[in-house]
Amino acid sequence: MEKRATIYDIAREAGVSTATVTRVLAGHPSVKTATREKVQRVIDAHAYTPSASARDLERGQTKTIAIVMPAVINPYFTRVYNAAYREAEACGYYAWLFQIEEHKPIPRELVDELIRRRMDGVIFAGGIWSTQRTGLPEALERLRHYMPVVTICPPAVDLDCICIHSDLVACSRLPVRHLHALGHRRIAFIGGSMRLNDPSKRGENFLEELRALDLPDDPAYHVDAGFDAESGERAVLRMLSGLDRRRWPTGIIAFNDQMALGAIKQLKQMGLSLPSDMAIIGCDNQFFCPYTDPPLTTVDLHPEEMTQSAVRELLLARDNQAGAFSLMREASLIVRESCGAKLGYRKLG
Amino acid sequence: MEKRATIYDIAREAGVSTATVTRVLAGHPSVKTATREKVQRVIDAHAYTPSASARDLERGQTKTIAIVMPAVINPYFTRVYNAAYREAEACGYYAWLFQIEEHKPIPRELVDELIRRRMDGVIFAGGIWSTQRTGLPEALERLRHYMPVVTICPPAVDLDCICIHSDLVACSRLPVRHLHALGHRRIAFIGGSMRLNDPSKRGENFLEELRALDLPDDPAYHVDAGFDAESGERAVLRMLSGLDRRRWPTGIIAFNDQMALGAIKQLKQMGLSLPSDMAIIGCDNQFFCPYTDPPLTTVDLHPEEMTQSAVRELLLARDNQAGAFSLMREASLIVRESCGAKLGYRKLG
DNA sequence: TTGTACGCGTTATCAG
DNA sequence: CTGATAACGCGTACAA
Repeated sequence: MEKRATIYDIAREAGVSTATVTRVLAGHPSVKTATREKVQRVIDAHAYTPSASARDLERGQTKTIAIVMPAVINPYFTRVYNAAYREAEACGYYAWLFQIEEHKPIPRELVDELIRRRMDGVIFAGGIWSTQRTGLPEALERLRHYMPVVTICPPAVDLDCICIHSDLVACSRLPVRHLHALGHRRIAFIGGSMRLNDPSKRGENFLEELRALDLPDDPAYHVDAGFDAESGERAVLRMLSGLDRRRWPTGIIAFNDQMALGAIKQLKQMGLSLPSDMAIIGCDNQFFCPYTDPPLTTVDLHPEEMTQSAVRELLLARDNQAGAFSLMREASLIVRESCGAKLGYRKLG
Repeated sequence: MEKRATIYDIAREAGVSTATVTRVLAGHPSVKTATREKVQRVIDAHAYTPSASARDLERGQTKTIAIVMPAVINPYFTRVYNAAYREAEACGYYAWLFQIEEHKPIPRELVDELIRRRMDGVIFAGGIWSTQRTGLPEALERLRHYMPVVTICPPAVDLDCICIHSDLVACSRLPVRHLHALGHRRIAFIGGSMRLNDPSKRGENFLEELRALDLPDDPAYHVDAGFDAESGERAVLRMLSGLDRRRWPTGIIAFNDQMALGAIKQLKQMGLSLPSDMAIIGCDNQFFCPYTDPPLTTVDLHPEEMTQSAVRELLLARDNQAGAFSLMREASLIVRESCGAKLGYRKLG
């Protein structure tokens, strides 16, 4: 932790002015080769590395974008950050992850920090829309005065910022249709919130889809729950134990793969064999999906691509002063064996 | 993106000097109440937020620590970052995640960036020790001139920095003894590298343990592999298909839980039933362990606690100028059902 | 091709 | 209690 050399030290020792050092650092062509080499030698000798604070202060930008996400174990977030980091790097920026707690208001302190740090942009992603998350519009509005804002989430609320989101209708339609095509008629949905103020509207869309197919939308087939495996376990237990066996659904769609994981465990514990007694579909196409037993059919929302777009649009917005708009990414059904599709099962009743 | 107000603007508009504005901002007591209120009003009116670049430049510190880790999907890293972020925040710092590629040299550019950004410290974690990762000692050495460095990894190489690590001997001993106590005699290990230059020495320690127990350390029971589920699948296939059925191991220890995931799939695909035909133990106690079939017995290395210590020691080292030392965290065996322990199985052969 | 001098936005030190 | 003013380290006009 010795005293770091400054540009003055380098200039003095090389017998030039600081301006020349800057030029050498920037690879500016108009420096005599002899001078350049002399300066470079001194730079190397001290392993001189210019201060970003000073540079940022002078330039008025930090070449850094912030990613704000709930601090959860869900690998989905890891994927988003990875993608953001890579894409930012490819564009000459750095990405910085800031974490918020689930279902809590956006901390005023965090917003202040993003502004203090003079981030060149900020991406909000993940379950930022929970109804308990008060103050989000205000936070984004405040931030927008200082930097472009992009969200990766359902465009439920009018936020006057760029919004990248999945095709959530397809996200419900795909699995429902898949089960329907395989002959399933009693289909259940577990997870997330079925209440109307769930901004992802997964529950609503699910019901919509059932009606479009003339399937029963029995309220007993919809269980509100959390987002983790344990919630999946509990949701299945609650649903099935409250239902006469003859009215059991033959297929379950889970809010995400973690919930499906819990559901599978609970179903097996109840003596069902999968997929013959019960089909199940998750969402997110997590790394463990091929390794559940049976391998889990799921929906891929392509978070990496959405994130990549988010970073690009963010950086573009810096220059273009573009207004608010939204971009939708299609979803894909990844068929494995948890619905029997690959095994040739076909429900008939 | 309007022009941001500076401390000059606030001072001028409030009719005071910048020094007074600073004092108000810092909550300094020696400001007349009337003045304070007047200044505060102007601050609020502009939503004035001081620039971190300027503050950092002046103070000579950033109140930020860096975490450098491989960019992998392994949830282990998420847990480390979460823990680091929280602990840093609790200490009045921010944490910033920088990603490196697996099995590649530490990029010179990254080291430069950490120095440029004047990080107040840096933590290296994860699989940073792979033998292909050249230049690590040099990178750390260079960084050490500018900031304290802590690594969370095996203390294999003399690095002259603080090193937090797991009890890797126990990490091999625990699962081997567990299987041994359950009657297993032919025990295999898959994953990581069995070569001597694997700094985690998991392979070596495994062999050591077998010998201590007078168990056969047949080379066929040791399969080098990667670190993901697919590697686990392949490793099992390779091992068993090369072995006469009578010589098959009765228990497998995997380098981590992801590999165990793959191993379980492969074993089932070969028609074995678990845990009666084969016991299996993972490592890391990931969120999915209770949800494999059967639930996976594993080793918990307590990464959150190690990370917490890492952050604390890092911050302490800033003040104390403390020399290099290392801290070891004990490991714990988490017994579930993948070895039959809870089901009362007991191998006798 | 190179050097001088100022501004970037803060905090800290000293006077007053 | 408050105000000048000097750093902090770097880029960049502008001048030479």
